[in-house]
Amino acid sequence: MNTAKATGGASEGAVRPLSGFHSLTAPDYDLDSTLSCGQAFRWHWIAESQAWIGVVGEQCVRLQTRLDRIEVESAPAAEDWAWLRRYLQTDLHIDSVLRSFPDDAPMRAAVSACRGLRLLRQDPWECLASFILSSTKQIVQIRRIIALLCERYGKSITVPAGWMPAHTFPSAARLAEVSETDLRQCKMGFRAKYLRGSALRVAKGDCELTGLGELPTDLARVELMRLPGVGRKVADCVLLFAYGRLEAFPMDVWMIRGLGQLYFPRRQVSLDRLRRFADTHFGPQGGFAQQYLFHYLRMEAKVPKL
DNA sequence: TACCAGGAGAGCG
DNA sequence: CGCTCTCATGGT
Repeated sequence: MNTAKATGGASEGAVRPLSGFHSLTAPDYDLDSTLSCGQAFRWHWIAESQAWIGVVGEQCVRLQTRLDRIEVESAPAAEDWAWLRRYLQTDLHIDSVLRSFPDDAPMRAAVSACRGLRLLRQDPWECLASFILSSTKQIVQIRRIIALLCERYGKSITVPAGWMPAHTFPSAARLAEVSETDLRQCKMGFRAKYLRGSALRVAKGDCELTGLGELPTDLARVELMRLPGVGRKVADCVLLFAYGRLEAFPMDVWMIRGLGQLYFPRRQVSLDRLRRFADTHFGPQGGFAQQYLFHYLRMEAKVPKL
């Protein structure tokens, strides 16, 4: 199971980095859509090896799709792999989710564009910080900001030879001790004040991210929105991508335009009305439908793949 | 050049 | 409450 092997070149007396291999059962799983759809910002597509490389917690992970499985190499080697199955949500059967979607033309088009897309289960702090940094930024820029942040303030991960240098996502406590000026050097602009403010409060225990998992969605949303830089949309992203609250339906510019275009082609609909439409129309797993629509809209717009 | 980007918050009437 | 403006920075 945890077949660890030494990788890396025959270099001078340095300790050889160990990586572990594993294989996950993942039927009807669209890894490409899942990792490129804009819910997580740290995955890189390596064309030469046809693989995705990213960081999950303290592990640097390389993923490849083979038939109905996902082949994994992880550094350092892992004892068990429950953390990765949880992150990728490979045990979730997508059929019942897809069946819960409304049977209309836009939804059918979205599902056929990325059938097998999963919602990840991300670390709450990383997800929260990432979406604080996302406001009025294009996804390519968000990725760049987060890469700089991790490079400068995350912990270095020892990886096999030939892999890109990898870093963990910096903790709230770590970022709380970074000045706003230094944060701005990561190209995040006015978001630096928000990120620092939220890091301070999370590090102080003023907002218990772990405890939010115990609260009903409405109360958890209220708590998240008490943090600086966290409004309704960012809170919903965190609820959906980190806490698995499938009823959360993030309303961003893509969805406002897309829902208007797809469902109300010839009249102007207010944001509040659009939100109520989404709540009733897409059902208790509306967040899943939202991500399918979001990815579908971005693909239609020919947004460059990562 | 002008406009926009997975928004939020403050300042208005 | 609902509207408008600003906030950095980079891409098209």
